[in-house]
Amino acid sequence: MSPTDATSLLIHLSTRDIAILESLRSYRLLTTAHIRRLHFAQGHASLAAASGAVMRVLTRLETRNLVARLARRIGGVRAGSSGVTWQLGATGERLLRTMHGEKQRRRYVEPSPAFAAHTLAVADLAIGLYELQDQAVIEVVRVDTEPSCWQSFVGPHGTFEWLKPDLYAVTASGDYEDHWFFEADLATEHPPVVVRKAKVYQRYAATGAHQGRHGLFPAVIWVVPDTARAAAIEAALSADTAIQPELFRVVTTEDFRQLIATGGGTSPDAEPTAPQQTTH
DNA sequence: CTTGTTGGGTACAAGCAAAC
DNA sequence: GTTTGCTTGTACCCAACAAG
Repeated sequence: MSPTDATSLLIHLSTRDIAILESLRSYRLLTTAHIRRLHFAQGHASLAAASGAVMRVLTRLETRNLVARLARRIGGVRAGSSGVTWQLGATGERLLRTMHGEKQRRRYVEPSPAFAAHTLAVADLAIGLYELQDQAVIEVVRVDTEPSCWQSFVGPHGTFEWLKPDLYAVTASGDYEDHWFFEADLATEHPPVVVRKAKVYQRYAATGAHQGRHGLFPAVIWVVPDTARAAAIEAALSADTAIQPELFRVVTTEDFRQLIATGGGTSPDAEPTAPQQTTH
């Protein structure tokens, strides 16, 4: 895409259009509902009105090849007609690449259902954070998606390693900042794989690199679909004597918001007070 | 003024799942 | 198996706005 193409395109795009494209760049895949929650949450008379608006905008962007819908429906999570999953279209990818001054083309091919489901689960966590911010429960200081949240480090035996969290976030409530690594678990991985990943977190924590930069090590949160899966992961972690249990927390998607709201992402020694009982 | 584009609101159909 | 409830997507209406 030449710069003139990009600018002629930009004239026809609102700041909200650009914001939608940027979201798709960050999260790779988003459902229509995700985009509504992110960009059509305010200023609409009803949920139905917002839903209509977001579909109109997305279909308009689709005709310009800025966004594209996945052929495969990712369903089963909610009742209702199966939703559309969106990703950047070829033109949208070129436009954002030009805007960000990048040379490397990112390919947006049809992902596998398993990859798509996981990607959407990660996006759901991040959007949940922003919604808590809208409700004035917390303040979102920072959200890093893949691959910018990846951390390289040198392990105990001099080996070069990558820590690849699904999401890194810093939130604030009151005077306290909470730092988080999130793993969106869909109960597709065997517990030993989870334990192995937990040990990567431990090796990264042992380098002290993150603590040196931020003064604390983030809480590592596995967000799982149900209590049975939570029990399975907790059992696998506690069964391994090499695991430091204080680094890790396992919550269901249902309890995710409560955990974020009450905090706990601070390192253990920075935890200011005992959790307070709050009623709603 | 006419026309086309964009986006908001509402009604309704389609589709799924839990409840009956 | 049927009903009920919920959610999503589409069709149609309207208003605001810009370009010609």
